[in-house]
Amino acid sequence: MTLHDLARELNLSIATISRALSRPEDVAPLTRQRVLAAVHRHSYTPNGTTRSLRTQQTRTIGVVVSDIRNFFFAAVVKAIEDEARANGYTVLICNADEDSAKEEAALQLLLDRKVSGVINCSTGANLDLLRTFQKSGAVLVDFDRESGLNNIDTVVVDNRYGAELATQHLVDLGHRKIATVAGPQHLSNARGRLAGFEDTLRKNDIAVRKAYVQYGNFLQESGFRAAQKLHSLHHPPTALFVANMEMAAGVIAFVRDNGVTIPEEMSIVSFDDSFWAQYMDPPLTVISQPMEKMGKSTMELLLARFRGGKPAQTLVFTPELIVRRSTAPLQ
Amino acid sequence: MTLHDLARELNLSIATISRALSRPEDVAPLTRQRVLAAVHRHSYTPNGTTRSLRTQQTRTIGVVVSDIRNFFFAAVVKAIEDEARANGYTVLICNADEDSAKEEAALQLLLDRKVSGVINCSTGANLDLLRTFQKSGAVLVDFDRESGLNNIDTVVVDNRYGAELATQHLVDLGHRKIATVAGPQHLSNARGRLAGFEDTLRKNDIAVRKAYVQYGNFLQESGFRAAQKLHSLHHPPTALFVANMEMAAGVIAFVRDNGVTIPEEMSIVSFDDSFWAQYMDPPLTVISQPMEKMGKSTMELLLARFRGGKPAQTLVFTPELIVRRSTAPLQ
DNA sequence: GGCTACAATGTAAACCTTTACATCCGGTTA
DNA sequence: TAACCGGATGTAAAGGTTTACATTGTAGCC
Repeated sequence: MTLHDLARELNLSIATISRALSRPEDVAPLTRQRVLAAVHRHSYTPNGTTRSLRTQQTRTIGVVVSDIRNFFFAAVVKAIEDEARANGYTVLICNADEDSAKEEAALQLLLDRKVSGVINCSTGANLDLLRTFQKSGAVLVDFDRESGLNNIDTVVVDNRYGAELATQHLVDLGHRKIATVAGPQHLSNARGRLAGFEDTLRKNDIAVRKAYVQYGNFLQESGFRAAQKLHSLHHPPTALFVANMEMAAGVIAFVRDNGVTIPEEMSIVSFDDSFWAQYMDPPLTVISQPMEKMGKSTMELLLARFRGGKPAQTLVFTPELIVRRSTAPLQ
Repeated sequence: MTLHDLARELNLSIATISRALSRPEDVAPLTRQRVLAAVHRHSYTPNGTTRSLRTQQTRTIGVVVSDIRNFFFAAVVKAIEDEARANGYTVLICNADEDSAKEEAALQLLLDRKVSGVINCSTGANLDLLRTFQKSGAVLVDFDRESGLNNIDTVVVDNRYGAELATQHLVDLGHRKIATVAGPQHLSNARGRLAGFEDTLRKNDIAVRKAYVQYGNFLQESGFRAAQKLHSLHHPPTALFVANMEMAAGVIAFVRDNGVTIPEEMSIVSFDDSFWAQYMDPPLTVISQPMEKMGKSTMELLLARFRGGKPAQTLVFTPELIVRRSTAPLQ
């Protein structure tokens, strides 16, 4: 069922049908009624694909995240989608699995689809492709991590400050032997978190021991391995700042298997607050990001850009320390 | 940059350019080279929107879930997306929030977009709209719950069996005072889980007490309230089967606040296995669904249907009991 | 009554691709 | 040499909308 079919049936031109649907005021009330009735009768829906072709805008935005199963991304994407839908936009979600090849494929797909905008949690690679995007007229937003492009809209949390909050909390509890499981250093957020950690130690006149800085890939298993290494140290740390929740889960898995008690023998604070953190054993002290607000703001930023004007801006959100039971004073 | 622009630049017709890209064999090698060079030079990408219009297929499939933040859906969607992408399809994800109005809006959007297929976690409403979909030629799959349409592809877990597994496990541990927090009964999966629970009790000659059947809405807070009610009973249950993880979280929140110990005073088994269940306090005994396999199979089913033939089929997956530490013998 | 003005509707082009069919041309075959 | 063939390319239509512009008809005005 197309405009054509309706036009023939009602003995009107396709233009009138189209107008009856999109500009009610431009059409005689009676005509409008007839059109609406027919539309309903045949449950006609305009072909969005064709409309996009004609109007030269898809009203679609692409979101590239590393893994939607990660609660942080799920929550953000949910917020983005809600805001997008409320404004007549559709979102296309792609998982890049922290893999630059998959990210490239995802971006290529979004390019094909001629999306109006892209929210990208960049791996830091694919700069050329991102530039192509910008040239194509799509609005690009760096989310959570910086791609390295300059003069680009960016929405991030203050990673450094979050890490400071976490580390200072451990220091305040009397810990000196404080380690970290850092994220992959090619990601800007991981770098920020590590920098905040090291800064805070130095500010408190605590030396940053190399062995106390373990690197993971933001995935659970790497947290497990990092905990293993730290545990085998001659002087194992008494406190630990983990750069994200998944790795924190890995740490906890190891620690539990090896009879280390939290927080008595080891305090743990993690970046990211999953819905589940409060139900964990023990409930996890975390650095929480305002996920809903970040998602919503990102979409608002995008919408503002579609309306035009305004130079690129950077939104930095402030994370928050939520103290639960995985951290305690040094015994 | 369009085919036209390239054609003019290379002094070829748009047909040749198009062919050079999509049917390399139909074009002289040299010509092909020239085209590819130009394409690369301008980083031209064919307009997928237009292609869809012309070929009359969007190669897009829509997925309507209740909430992507729910780990079960996130995991399933991830699997679907991976499989879809591997086959040149794109997925559009919509959150319906277990709300039939939002579901309707989502379906309408997918209808507009002329998606090739829809994977729907139905609220049970919007039957008419779903029928419209079928008429439109899109392939429809019921996922996780049955919409009520007949002769439709369906992918579900054996809810009844899962509930039996859970309940029998509790019976085997010596419990007699066994309650359940059931899901909303307009959803087929919730009905199956309740039926399995009641059947198993009867099979074991345990009467099903009305007060021991509490109803929730699959969200955390309703689990909290249900636990509250059960706790206030003259004879509180010693064991509890919760119909999904989110409600289980609510139960645990209540139980912990009120000093009930798990599993000593109350054993808990929940449907769904989130990544976090093993890290919970205590690690949760669950009925686990093969999420990846379900997602992948659903997409495969869809792809098979696109290739044509085959009548609608129903895939029933078998869930599994994973015993952790939230269940223990009756003291 | 004849004119303007405006409301309602119609006409047709454009958006960009794919593809059936037509054309052209050099080479092979009888 | 005529006829044919096949490879390479071109022509043009189609897909379903939106929208600028054209047309029609009618009410209002002097």
